[in-house]
Amino acid sequence: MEGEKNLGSNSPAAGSRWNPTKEQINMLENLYMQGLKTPSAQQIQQITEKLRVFGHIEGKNVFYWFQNHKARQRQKQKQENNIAYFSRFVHTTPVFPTCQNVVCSPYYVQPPQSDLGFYSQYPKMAVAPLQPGGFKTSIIPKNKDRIMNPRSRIEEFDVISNKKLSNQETLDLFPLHPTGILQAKTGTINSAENSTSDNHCNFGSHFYDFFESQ
Amino acid sequence: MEGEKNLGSNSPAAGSRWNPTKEQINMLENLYMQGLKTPSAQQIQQITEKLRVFGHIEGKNVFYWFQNHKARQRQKQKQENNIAYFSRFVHTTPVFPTCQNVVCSPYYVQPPQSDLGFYSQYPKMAVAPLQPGGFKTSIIPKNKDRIMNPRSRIEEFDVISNKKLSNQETLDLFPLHPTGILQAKTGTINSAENSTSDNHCNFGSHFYDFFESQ
DNA sequence: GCAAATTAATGATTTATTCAAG
DNA sequence: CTTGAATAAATCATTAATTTGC
Repeated sequence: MEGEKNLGSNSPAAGSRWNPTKEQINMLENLYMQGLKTPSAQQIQQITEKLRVFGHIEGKNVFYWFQNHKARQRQKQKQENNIAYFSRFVHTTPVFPTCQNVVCSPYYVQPPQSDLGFYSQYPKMAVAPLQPGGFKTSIIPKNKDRIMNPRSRIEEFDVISNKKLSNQETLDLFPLHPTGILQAKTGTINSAENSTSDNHCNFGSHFYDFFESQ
Repeated sequence: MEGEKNLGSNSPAAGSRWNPTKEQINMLENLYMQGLKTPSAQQIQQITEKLRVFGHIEGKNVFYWFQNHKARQRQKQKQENNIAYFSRFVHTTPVFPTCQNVVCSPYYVQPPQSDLGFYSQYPKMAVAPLQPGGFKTSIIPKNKDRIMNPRSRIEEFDVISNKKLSNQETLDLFPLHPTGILQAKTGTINSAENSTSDNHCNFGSHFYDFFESQ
């Protein structure tokens, strides 16, 4: 099964850039569609290790993937919103003609029990501004889509002050089942967490931690 | 004698943000002034460990410090450049012998220290609004200080075909002395002055690495 | 069919902006 | 107000698609 398709990404010291396999892309997209937009460092770690069975991959790849994917989904969305907006004048189509690629869950609803720990990132479907005023290039009034997101999570979980983030291990990153099985973590990964200091606190921050293993 | 400062940063689990000591700041600024603008992961590691003797510090602190310092130095510089630019019209040799009827010229050639307050409308020099990328409100034509190559130099030197100059290796970051002497760095960091070729070579991936120790 | 030449996608970096602690 | 921290936007750079002439 795993034999043939590793060509693209498995070149280890190939040098240049990561070339994700279909499976990797698939899983990443699934996670994204399930609401994971900005994974924490721990989450990235877990994802990375899960995806490694499909080929060479590093944490930074996962990190970048989410960054880029989020950004590009956003700009695509913006475009589509503009188009949708103008299309209203052409032929009156419903505001939500087809299921835009917004965020909404794909084909199947995920099993209720898993529900993916993380706060799914608000539905974000703020189409149709209806503002007769002056929009510039984007119809959407403000895409400050990060609004209350970033710091609030810190307070929510408050990782730094007392490493209570341990509860976070409930995030259950992989109820996902794209092709492979990859059952829940079963306490395998959690490599970095048990440590007392847990140092880095994942606090929204990604990367970094690493720098110092203390 | 250092009084209260040290405890500020030494508080390990204090929770919030890093509070650098004077020594730490000092050393960081020295490094910066010596030309180190964007340290690599390894460099950050080294710096961090060196600076730890003065108090609690993590790699991300060093990373952020350089990021912020570079950005804020840049914008300060930008301001100063604007001022310098205007000052050219105020005093010093006129580029245009006779005062054009356009803008300038109050009544007489102004005494050197008269400050002609507001920026009159200097030529404006076409701030190139096309690029969404940079340029905000600066006269300076954009110092893209990293300016690699507009796609053309590549062919010139043909770097791509083979890896990135991985020879980069480790530049011995620390001829620097904790006390602040920092004698010459022996041609590693090489002051970032002139010559575009200089520093941006140190990239070699910042942060990230860590995610996976591979 | 096939490579060279273009173009489109997208991985990887850097820069600008924002938020909030002190 | 200063500045550490974090994220988003812009940009660079490389790989995959694709076109094109043979």
